[in-house]
Amino acid sequence: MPKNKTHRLGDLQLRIMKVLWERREATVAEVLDTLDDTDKTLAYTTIATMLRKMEARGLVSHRVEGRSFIYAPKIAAEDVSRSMADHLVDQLFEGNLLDAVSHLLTTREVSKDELKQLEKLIAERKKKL
Amino acid sequence: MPKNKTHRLGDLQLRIMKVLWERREATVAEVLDTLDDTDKTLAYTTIATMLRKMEARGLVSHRVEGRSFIYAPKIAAEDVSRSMADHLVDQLFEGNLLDAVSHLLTTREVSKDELKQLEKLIAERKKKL
DNA sequence: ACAAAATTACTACCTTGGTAGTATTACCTG
DNA sequence: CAGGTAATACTACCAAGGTAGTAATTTTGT
Repeated sequence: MPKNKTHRLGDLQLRIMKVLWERREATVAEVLDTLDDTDKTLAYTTIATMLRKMEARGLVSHRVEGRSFIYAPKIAAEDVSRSMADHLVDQLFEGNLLDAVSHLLTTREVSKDELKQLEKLIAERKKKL
Repeated sequence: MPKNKTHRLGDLQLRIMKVLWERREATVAEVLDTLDDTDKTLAYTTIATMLRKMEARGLVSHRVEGRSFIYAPKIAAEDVSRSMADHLVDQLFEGNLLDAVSHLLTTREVSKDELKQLEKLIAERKKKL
């Protein structure tokens, strides 16, 4: 049974997932610590509630250790990235990859070095056809 | 006063905006017709309500003609695309354009012809530096 | 002239994401 | 053992997106 669900996460949910993907698993306190490092302070219970909601959604699972829940991701970072990126490309550019990349290239700052790397990327991709 | 608001539209909102961008302006009925062409049927009042909400948010404006409201976009397609694409790249790839494009290239089907066009795109971009 | 169609206004509801307070419980520390 | 601390559970709210019904009004077709 392949789970081809399309994953659409909110901002906070994604930030939490990133912590879990990076650490492979984490308690509420650990997630909170990691997020507070980079962002404005959230309440402990905010993370706890969010994680519970996410578990109900099937995004994460938990095991119990002592009195603590240790959460782990149930979906792969790749799947989420693909879902979300695909959705955006479909939405904004009718699924046209060229349009999407072109848009990124023209609206964002791109260094000469980045362009070079892009060329390399494309060359490699070409070989694999 | 440049309004640098970040635009994050829902799916339906974006579909409505696309109609308005294309036709430059439209009535509720026209939007509904256009959407029903491609998608599952929505109620007339759904579009009307959505447009009213969108006007409250400053996404569209309307003028009155006879008994009808004629809606027009108040924000440019470009601005919305940029906002949403930027947000996704920032969210998913920490703002790294290369990662984003790389991801698109590896997770999606890309034809040889598309790759060729991409190369052209990059070459042009290079010239402009 | 009168019924049918169209149009906006208002209201309502559901879902999801986000945020957090309060309650309860369990645990540790002096 | 008492009191603070940490953890989860429960509850509550708010906002936004989405969906649509009903009411009031106007227009129009026959």
